[in-house]
Amino acid sequence: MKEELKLIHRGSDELINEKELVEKLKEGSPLNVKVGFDPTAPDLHLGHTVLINKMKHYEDLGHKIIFVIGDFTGMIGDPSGKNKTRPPLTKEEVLKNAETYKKQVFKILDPKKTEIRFNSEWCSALGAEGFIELASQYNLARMLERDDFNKRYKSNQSISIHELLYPLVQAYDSVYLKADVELGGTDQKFNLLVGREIQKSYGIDPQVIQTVPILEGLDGVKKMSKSLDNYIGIDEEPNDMFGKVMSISDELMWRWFDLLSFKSDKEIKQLKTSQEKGANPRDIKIELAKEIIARFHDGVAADSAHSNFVNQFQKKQTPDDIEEVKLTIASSSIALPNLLKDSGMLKSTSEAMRLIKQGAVKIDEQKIEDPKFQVEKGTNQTYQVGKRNFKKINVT
RNA sequence: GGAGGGGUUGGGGAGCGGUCAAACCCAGCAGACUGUAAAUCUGCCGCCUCGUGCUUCGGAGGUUCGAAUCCUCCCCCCUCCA
Repeated sequence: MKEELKLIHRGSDELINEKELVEKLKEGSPLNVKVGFDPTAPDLHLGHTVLINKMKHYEDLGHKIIFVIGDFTGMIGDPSGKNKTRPPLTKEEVLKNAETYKKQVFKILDPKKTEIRFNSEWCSALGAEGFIELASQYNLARMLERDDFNKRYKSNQSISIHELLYPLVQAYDSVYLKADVELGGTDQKFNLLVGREIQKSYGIDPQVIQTVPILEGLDGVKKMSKSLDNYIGIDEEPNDMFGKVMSISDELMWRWFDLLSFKSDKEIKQLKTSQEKGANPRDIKIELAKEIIARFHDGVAADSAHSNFVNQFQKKQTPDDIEEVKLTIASSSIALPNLLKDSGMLKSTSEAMRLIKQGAVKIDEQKIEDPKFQVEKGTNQTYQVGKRNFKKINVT
């Protein structure tokens, strides 16, 4: 039990409350651990995996994970998405997104131990009457305690009625599924708490809720998100993942160790000590990068991403796996800026001009600084823009 | 329904008749440096046929030698009153 709780606590923000959890665990049977996901954003990144890792902890302890895809709640729209009216997803889109979820999530979780459910299954059956009954279980005053609603209310910003329904429907999922535990990000705390309340009023043993911290993105300050473009997607190429992990600050690295690594606390502590004793943080960061890549790809990919990184950035060699492109031109030669644009390396000739003037462009390792440089038909050379943009272009 | 405020280049946000491709900050990109794609410094940061070139400031017209800046209509957002 002690070990069990230790694992549950790891990388956790709040657990409400531990006493109830212990009671539930004492009963001995596997707990229903529910986690809800929005069907609109199936591209998972490392930030999401903090939660998924927590799910895995429960799974490893023998509990049942219920992965709820909020296709019904998705239609209502998440209150956090301010004034964007989200187009309702079609059945096909939801199913497609669900497939993507499965593919990504099962890189961490065990498909045999995870149940995937769509909340339209029981929410659609609720009907208008059921809905009103559900709504009668909660009150506006409590709803307005929620921080974001509260702020909007006080500053006279609009709060649509349907936004108030969102936490209720999510709570109803817990009622229907008889969830013992619900997991979510800290931003979900309120919704999770409503789940407890509503379960009580339906005469069900209230769920324990556990929140996990929001992971900071590559910048180390803001939360990791796709819209801020400070994320590492779990489907990304090993080389990209490696580079991105290496680009984070030394400070953020430790945060990521805590939230993303499967290493034991003891191992992480040892790494910290080694840094204090003078080890190069870069090498510790390499450990982290390799672990992450191994999880979403495999160990071989992790090693090759590592050696590519060393060759490309530390030794400044050109990588071996450069993309080859064929470019057909009308006349006997083409101006370099146009070639860079037409081959897709850069998005405009203006940008190409600038970069050439700045000395960022090389052809076969040779720096070109003349913006009017012409490339002859029939050549097949390696082009480099900046440090990481390489292409082999065959001009015909 | 009524009264105001506002929509500017990725984001924030100046400009309010010419000197505006449009201050400044952030993000981004490049170069230098380094322990890394950290930090720091420097430069860039609409498009092209690279020129006293072209197209931009919610949309459409208009005034003017000249408009992001003034006028008219329209669209959208916000606040207050009902």
